[in-house]
Amino acid sequence: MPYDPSAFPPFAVTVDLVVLTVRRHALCALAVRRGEPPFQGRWALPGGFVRDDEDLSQAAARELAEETGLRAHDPSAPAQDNGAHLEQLATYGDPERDPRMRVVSVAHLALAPDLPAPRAGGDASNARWAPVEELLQQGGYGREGEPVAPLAFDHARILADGVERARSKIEYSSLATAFCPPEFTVGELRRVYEAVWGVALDPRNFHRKVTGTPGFLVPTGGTTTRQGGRPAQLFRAGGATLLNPPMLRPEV
Amino acid sequence: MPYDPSAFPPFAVTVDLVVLTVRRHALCALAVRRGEPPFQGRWALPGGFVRDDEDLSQAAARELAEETGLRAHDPSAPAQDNGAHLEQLATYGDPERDPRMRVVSVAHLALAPDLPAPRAGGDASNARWAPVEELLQQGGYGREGEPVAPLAFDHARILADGVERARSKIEYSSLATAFCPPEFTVGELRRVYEAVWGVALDPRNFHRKVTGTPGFLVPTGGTTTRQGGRPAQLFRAGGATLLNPPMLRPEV
DNA sequence: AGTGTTTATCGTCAGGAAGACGACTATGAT
DNA sequence: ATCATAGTCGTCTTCCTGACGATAAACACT
Repeated sequence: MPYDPSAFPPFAVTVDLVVLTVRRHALCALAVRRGEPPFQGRWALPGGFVRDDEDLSQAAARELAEETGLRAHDPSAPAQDNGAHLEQLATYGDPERDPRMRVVSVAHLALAPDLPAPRAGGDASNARWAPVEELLQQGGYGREGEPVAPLAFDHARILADGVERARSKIEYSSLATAFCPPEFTVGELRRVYEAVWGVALDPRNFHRKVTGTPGFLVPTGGTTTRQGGRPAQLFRAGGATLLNPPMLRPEV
Repeated sequence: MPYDPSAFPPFAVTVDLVVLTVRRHALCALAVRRGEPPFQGRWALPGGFVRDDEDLSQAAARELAEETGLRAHDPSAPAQDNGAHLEQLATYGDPERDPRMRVVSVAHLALAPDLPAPRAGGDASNARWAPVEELLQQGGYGREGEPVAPLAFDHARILADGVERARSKIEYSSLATAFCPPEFTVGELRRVYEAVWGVALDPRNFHRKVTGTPGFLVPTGGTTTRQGGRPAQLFRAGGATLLNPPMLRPEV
């Protein structure tokens, strides 16, 4: 194939973000309301065009900062600095996915601790944290009984892929700590697993597992009683990124 | 961001293929020689532009067929039809990755049984199966002592990512059977794991593991003595795609 | 002060899976 | 006949998990 600029079709390239967090025991994703057609007024994943001089991960980090104020956590950075975990998820390029033109979207997955209200260009009503369950039930009804339109474009598919990635990745990595503040208790970490997987875990076995895995958790010395009950030890995420043997997700 | 065709920069979108197979106890990848600048004469991964009306996976399947004659294995197809396994790997979009223009490449990973010689536009000298170890040792020397130039573009990085994906994925899935012919023995499957991981596995424990995992292997009734020694039972890949518990990769 | 509730943490026990390795079987090669 | 090669079946120990009892330390009541 000789080099000929007219020999290939031009594409628009965007990044879309699946930003997940755990709020009130539920796995939630960031959704923004579309201000213009197509899908005007519908909820969608945050995202935008990749600029001319940007790498894909830079574009994703920029969009994440614009939508949430979060700094992306550079994978090569030393320790937890309250930045969000950010990784590439997958790329979606169906010719019909955007009715306006040919758009290829490189989806990224971000995991963040529970945050205050989101902001989308300063307008709070155009951005929200919604339980992924609610966003994924296409054409169903929300908690107040109001009808819920499915996400714009192929964003339901992207969100589902991102959720599945997060669910499987916390099995064999220490990624669940990305949902936690810099210091957290074993119980808080367990509630992250329970929210992401949607199951109940035995507190005693969970405690044995995470405290017994070298490099997973580092005690900070402090204790807290945030959750009521006996004070719990505080931990930071340890350096280990891979969990071996993995945390087992209970059968359905 | 209002819709304005001049508001976003145009990109070229390509697919690149990491095609892996196991030959003579070594994990090998398909490499093609570049016929024109940049990197003229250097080895590269096969790939090409995505067409205007094609999905990304269609483009990858088309390139795979053009380079190897393999049909891609439709994930929804019933059983092993000697087609190759094909899945999306990751997307690479560094602004500097192609000196000619802004190119975003959606890399795919293909796993195939051992094949006859490759063909690249009918010219055998411009395509070959090379051990991944050899392709990845940047600026080293090949088996005959000749100097080896690193792969073109960022293809060494892409190949490394593909190899790592394959290595980790055969742990918890039945994907290793994609390297095998339709009927194979337990020993042949073990040699696949050994080649991909670069380790020796205990034949007895391996046999117990794979034959004891329900749905992984289905005996066909036949036996063979391809490898010398006592005749071995022949198996097909069973319907199970997930291995639970996984096959454990030995420590380094 | 006592009682109940909540959460954290330690311990025990049985079952399952994996690593190490012995033993036996069925071929072809010498 | 003997050896080398590969496949297959067992055994034993060790590690990990799931199930669950028990204790500890806080708070909210009465």
